[in-house]
Amino acid sequence: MYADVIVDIAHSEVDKIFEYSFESGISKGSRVIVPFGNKVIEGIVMGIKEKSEYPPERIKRIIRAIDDVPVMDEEALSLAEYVCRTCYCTMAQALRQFLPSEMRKGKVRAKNVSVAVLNENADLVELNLSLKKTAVKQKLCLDYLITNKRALLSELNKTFGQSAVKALFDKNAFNLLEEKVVRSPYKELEASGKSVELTPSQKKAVLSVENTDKTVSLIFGVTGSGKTEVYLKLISDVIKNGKTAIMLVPEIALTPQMLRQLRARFKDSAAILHSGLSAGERFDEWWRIKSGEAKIVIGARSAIFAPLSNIGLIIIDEEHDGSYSSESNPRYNTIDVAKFRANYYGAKIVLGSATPSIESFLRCEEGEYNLCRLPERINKKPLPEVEIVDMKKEVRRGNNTPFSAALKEELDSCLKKGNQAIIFLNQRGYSKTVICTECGHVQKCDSCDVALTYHKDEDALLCHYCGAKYKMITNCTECGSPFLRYGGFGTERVVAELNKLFPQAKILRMDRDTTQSKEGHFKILSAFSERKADILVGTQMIAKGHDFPAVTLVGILDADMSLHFSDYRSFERTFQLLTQVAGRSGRASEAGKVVLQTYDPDNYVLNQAIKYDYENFYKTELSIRKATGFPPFTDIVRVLISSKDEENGLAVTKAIYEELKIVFNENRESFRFFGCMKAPIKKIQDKFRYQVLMRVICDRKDILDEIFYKSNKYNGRNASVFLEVNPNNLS
DNA sequence: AGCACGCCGACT
DNA sequence: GTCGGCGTGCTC
Repeated sequence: MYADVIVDIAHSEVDKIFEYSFESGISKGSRVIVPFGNKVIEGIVMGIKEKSEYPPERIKRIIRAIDDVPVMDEEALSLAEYVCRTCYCTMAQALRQFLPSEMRKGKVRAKNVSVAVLNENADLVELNLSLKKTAVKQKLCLDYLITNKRALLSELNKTFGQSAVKALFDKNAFNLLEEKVVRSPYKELEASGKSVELTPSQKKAVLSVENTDKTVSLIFGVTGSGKTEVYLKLISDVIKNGKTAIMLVPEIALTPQMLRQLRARFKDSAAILHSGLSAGERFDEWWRIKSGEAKIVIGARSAIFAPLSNIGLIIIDEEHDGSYSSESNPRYNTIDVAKFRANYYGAKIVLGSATPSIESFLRCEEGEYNLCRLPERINKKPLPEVEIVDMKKEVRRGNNTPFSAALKEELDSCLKKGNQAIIFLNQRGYSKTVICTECGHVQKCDSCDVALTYHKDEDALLCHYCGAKYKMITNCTECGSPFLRYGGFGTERVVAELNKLFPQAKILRMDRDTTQSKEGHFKILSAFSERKADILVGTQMIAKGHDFPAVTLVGILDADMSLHFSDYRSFERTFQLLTQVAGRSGRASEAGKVVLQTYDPDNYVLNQAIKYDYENFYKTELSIRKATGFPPFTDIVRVLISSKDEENGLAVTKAIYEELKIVFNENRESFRFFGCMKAPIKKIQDKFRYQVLMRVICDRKDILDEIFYKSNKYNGRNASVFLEVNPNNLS
């Protein structure tokens, strides 16, 4: 028998089927160990056949199957093929999505523990009496076992000492058993969630989703309108019908609170899958899902590839969120993957958002998606009042802190009332840049064309692109001057400033740097919701979905930071972000307040965001997109070329440009833009970056395929070339 | 992606 | 004369 194998090497030159022979014990979808060149590597069996065309003397044998059962089912294999074809990545890259990364190298396994079980057949009384008086530890240990019947060997060793335990074992007092333990994440998380009666509009939404003949429903509901209750009801109905469900949230940090509610209703049927788990936990959860024990999966983006079968429902909460598009290969879009899976199993998809993506809302208008509205907040509280503060005036007044007078006042009264506040700023670190006041030189990364961020905690300059860490300087590296200035504020610096202003207040910071540890998100959020702090300062990650009843003030320090990115989606993102952050305030009894600081107070996006007027914003934005030829009316296609050698990169770029120009000339009517340039960040990790940028009207997959085919030929040793369609950012 | 094989510069 | 640079080809 022969097997078609994809080897686990993510490179386009080995991105093809390799044939191996085997006798038995291998099926389609199995993971296998195979000899490859002079190495031994892992692969996935894509198919089985009786005959091979390949010269028999060159065919090698599969060494062995890795698991007892095939890890990939029929659906997973075809989904991998779909991802590979639509994301222009290699098959190996597509296949990797389906297994926790720790499983690949074979490092994680099922965990066994030794359990000591009291030997009831032995004459224990006799044994007890036979023990010498001095054998105190043995006596204690035996007593313990007699009362408890069983215990973990490791625990016994710890409490009574290895030698005593060993002696008892030799006297046949207990037997040892190997038992599998399930490493369950968030064990200490208590299930909570009162079953509440759905409001009429929630009921209507549930019925609408269940009765529509459309695959995708969009639940458009303001923050605090009770989307979660709708999701839970939909999941429980699907489970009742013997099907399974996936529930996605945009942030790992949001998974525990969701898991808590799912456990309250579905106990161990709920599994969690995200990269924040330990290797063992991820392994065990994955197998719990694979084996059918867990029927509901909650997780961030990657959980869309959970090994469930018979899916009945896929929920994507905060569907507009950028985290649903993968930024590295394979650059898949979660909603597209969800559609594939839903299609395969005849499942329904539910998208939820207070600020739907322009594309999703357009699809509702066009009738492809079923639109359900949840028009009011569950507690009937009005959305918080927003005050726009002009920071230009503050600067003119000589205020060089990150807080306007208005925000300071609000913070003061908020704290005096014993309420909590959230300060939002999308910049981690202490200062965004370090600038020399003599020569104006900005410290840059050696390997990347970006400014370094100063991190005071580590007293180091960090590159946010390649992760390089440099010792903090005392003198300008250009002119030697000791007069350095911190440019811009990051979360660390904001915390420092707040400490000066409100020395009595307890402040928590939440950003990528403070959430590195295991369950780091969870710890900070729990501490804040248990009111162990008065102010929470954070980046993006505090904006999403958390419910803190005692928060009555939200400060947005730099509302326009995301506005001035040269990205067609920056307005959309700003609108979403502001609405989201503002939604954190005043969720319970007391009315909330939002202070929004900006250098551009008349900007229409900000002014629409503070009115929570999504639909007007949508109309304006859509007409701009249409007029200028941007998504969702076109696909932005970027061929990114990077090379260690500047000249070589440029030469490859030119060659690709010339070749694609032919495609452009033959299909001018389908192009809205065609150009070739240096990438906005000219160098990352010592690789020079160039791009050919295009906007092609939608539904011309044939053109995209041709672009990929023509440019991918140049992907080789001294230049890497890859294609992106509608990337999240164009740096 | 790795690794082996293969052709041109600075060393004992 | 060799040791070793990394440019190209191959992996069922």
